[in-house]
Amino acid sequence: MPELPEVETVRRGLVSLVIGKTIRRVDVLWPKIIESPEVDQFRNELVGETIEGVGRRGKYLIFHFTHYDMVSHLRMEGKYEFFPEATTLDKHSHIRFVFTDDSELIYNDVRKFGRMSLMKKNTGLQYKGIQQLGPEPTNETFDLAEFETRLNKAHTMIKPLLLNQKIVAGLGNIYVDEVLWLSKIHPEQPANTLTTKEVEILHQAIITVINKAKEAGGTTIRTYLNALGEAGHFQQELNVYGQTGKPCPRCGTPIAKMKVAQRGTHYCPHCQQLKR
DNA sequence: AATACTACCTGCGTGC
DNA sequence: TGCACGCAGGTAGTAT
Repeated sequence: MPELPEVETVRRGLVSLVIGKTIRRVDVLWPKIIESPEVDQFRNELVGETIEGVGRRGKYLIFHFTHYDMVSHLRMEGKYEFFPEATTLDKHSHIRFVFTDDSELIYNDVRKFGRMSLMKKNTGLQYKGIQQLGPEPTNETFDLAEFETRLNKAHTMIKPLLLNQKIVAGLGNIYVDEVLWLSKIHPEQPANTLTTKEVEILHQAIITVINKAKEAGGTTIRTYLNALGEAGHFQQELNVYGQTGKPCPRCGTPIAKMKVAQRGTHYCPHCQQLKR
């Protein structure tokens, strides 16, 4: 479930449910999810630790414990589920944090792509994947001039460039399609061929779409019971993603779908034309 | 250095 | 019903 708005929704859910909880035991059922340290050390170091806060950078969650930071990425299908009392694990539950009051936080991930790393306190932001991130897509942090410079230097198609988290953090397959539709830019348009005006529109569209999705609690596509952050309703506001064949809300032309850089890509063939 | 492709996993829908 | 194949909200590693 993870683009920036969904991860932010999960973060808020975690803040409301697990702040102040102290870990009694950690169970690791799929060791590959723990990047570092070694699984036994990961489990042992967390015993007795209290969750003091939960932050986010791009699509990464950062749990702030008494003596550690824990960086967690949900990748494609990772979910956190909170249970007030002891519960049974299902086949896709891979990590279980048991708290001293018998409540549990369970990490569930059908495809097992998610990753967690335990780091020294206050060093979560130094995690390699986080260090490489571009700015958060907000008015305060996302600089237009810098964005334009980066786009002007890139010869690649705009969609894969925006999916690369180094230019701006947080966009994924849904929001890139939505942003490009809003900006009337073809997903395969080479980045360095965009006009100054187009870059400006794109920059603002990124901020606007992410903000609206955050406010909506993200997009919920396939439904999962109990997962944190499943209250999202941005799916009602999608203009192109998953709307193949439906009329473009702007011009009525049927929304088309194609492959761009191996990813399913939705766009309006009339509003978003490839230019040269 | 920038860009392209693939591996990592499982489940679901489609078509034969 | 069985099976092969393509597809799914992401990223890191490898190759060019």
